[in-house]
Amino acid sequence: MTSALQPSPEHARLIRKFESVSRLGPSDIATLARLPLRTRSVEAGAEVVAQGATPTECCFVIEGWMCRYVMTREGGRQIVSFHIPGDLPDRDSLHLPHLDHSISAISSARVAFIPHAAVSAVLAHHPNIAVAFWRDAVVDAGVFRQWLTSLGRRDAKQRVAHLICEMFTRLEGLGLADSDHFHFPVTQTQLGDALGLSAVHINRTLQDLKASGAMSWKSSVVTIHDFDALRQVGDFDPAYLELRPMGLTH
Amino acid sequence: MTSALQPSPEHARLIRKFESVSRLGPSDIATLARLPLRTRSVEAGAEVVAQGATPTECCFVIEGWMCRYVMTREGGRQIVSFHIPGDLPDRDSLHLPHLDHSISAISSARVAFIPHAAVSAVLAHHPNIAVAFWRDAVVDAGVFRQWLTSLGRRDAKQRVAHLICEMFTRLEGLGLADSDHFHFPVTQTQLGDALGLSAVHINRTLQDLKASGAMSWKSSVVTIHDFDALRQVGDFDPAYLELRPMGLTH
DNA sequence: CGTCGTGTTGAGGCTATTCAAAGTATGTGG
DNA sequence: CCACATACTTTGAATAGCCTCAACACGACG
Repeated sequence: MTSALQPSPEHARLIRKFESVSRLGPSDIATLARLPLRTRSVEAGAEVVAQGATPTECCFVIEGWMCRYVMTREGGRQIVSFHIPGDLPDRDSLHLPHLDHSISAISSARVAFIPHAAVSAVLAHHPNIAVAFWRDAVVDAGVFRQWLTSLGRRDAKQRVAHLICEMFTRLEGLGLADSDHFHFPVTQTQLGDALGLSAVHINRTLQDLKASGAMSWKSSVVTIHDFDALRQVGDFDPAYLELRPMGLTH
Repeated sequence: MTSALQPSPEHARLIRKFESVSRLGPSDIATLARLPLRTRSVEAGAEVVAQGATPTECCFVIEGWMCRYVMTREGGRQIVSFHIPGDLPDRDSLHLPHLDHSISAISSARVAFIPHAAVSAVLAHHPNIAVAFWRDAVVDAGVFRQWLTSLGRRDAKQRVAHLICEMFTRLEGLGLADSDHFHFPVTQTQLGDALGLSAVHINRTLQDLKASGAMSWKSSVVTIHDFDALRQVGDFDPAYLELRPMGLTH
């Protein structure tokens, strides 16, 4: 079948993502390549799924960066995750009646929507894909734990360094980073909302990190000069990202 | 079959937990009642599963409280979750080669271990249980998001109030809380490790909360005098705990 | 009866915050 | 191509929230 041999670029992104967390067989890949995708372009800052909504589709990132966030009663905003191409920011909506958070585009982005029914059908009949789905969710949980650790027990410099290391490593795992730099379309205000800090303090902390020589950041491009130093500063251990796919069950 | 009609108290706890997140049919319940459990008592503070371990069983809480935590390089400890009877603190170990966190008993506790193979077999053949398993994981993720929001964007008083509300609501959902009070065997130091605060500051914050009249805390028992006030202070909305079980698929 | 874990209180200091303002890109319309 | 608007970054000063250190109180327990 032609579609199995030549998946669309969108499907290829999805397949690549699943292959980064779990091993898939040819029939799994062919199945993923046939998933119905409705693609859409969204501009920077646009809300794609609102808190409280009850989606009937899963959203998946093709291009650009997205984030999930929770608003507090007082208007504070906490970004709880960043999402890069291949990610399924609302994978949980499949098992949750209404979302407890919103999903927005950070940069201008292209996203695809897959009907819940299609996802459920694939999961029910393809155990390897179901395992990949599980592993993706479990890695996400590990990311949450690390973010919690950062917000609870790491200071500003460590938090920023840890996040830079995490995003660089995740992008690398999907083939989306160059050897020493990557596109980071996040404003300092958004960075503050993710790391539980004010934009002002993010700014000073970044200058501090730049002065140390481990990294630089100019017009949305982060360049890593000394990853090991950054790793050290941020207390970063990539183990939780589980970049080695586990074996097939079938 | 007798075991299906009269599940052991341990199995009853597990069944009750799954029923609190998802609807189960009689055959699902009978299946859960037959799961092989190896029970064990652990004393307060004991580590049950160590960071980096590769468990071959899932651990489940029968009695007492447990927690998961991550240590930073500098020796800081971040508690990332509390677990009460019915919870499966290392449910993720089923899909994760090695744990990125440790699991300890907070109070003296009784836990049971279920071999991964037994869990996998049940999930593969009982779609309703698989859905319950998913929903449990998804609710956990919601709890993580709320904790992140607390650590990132709520002050000390709000964090404590939010946690008290959350634990009270979770215990109630499992029938483990009385109308206005519950057993809370967590020290102020542990509370600090969970909320990203020092024990000293937790102490002052608690006094502040007690003075407001919304709650009191004496010898491991928290009494809620005005839940609504506490909910207000902590910006707590129970929606993320998803206490209404969703329907059957079969 | 002393010890250990936990809770309580005080003083001083540091981190990160808020508010305010100015500087710098980037994009837009004339 | 310039003038302007908008968004983002940078800087300074004053302050609040939380931390650390240190000491003491209290109850449980051997």
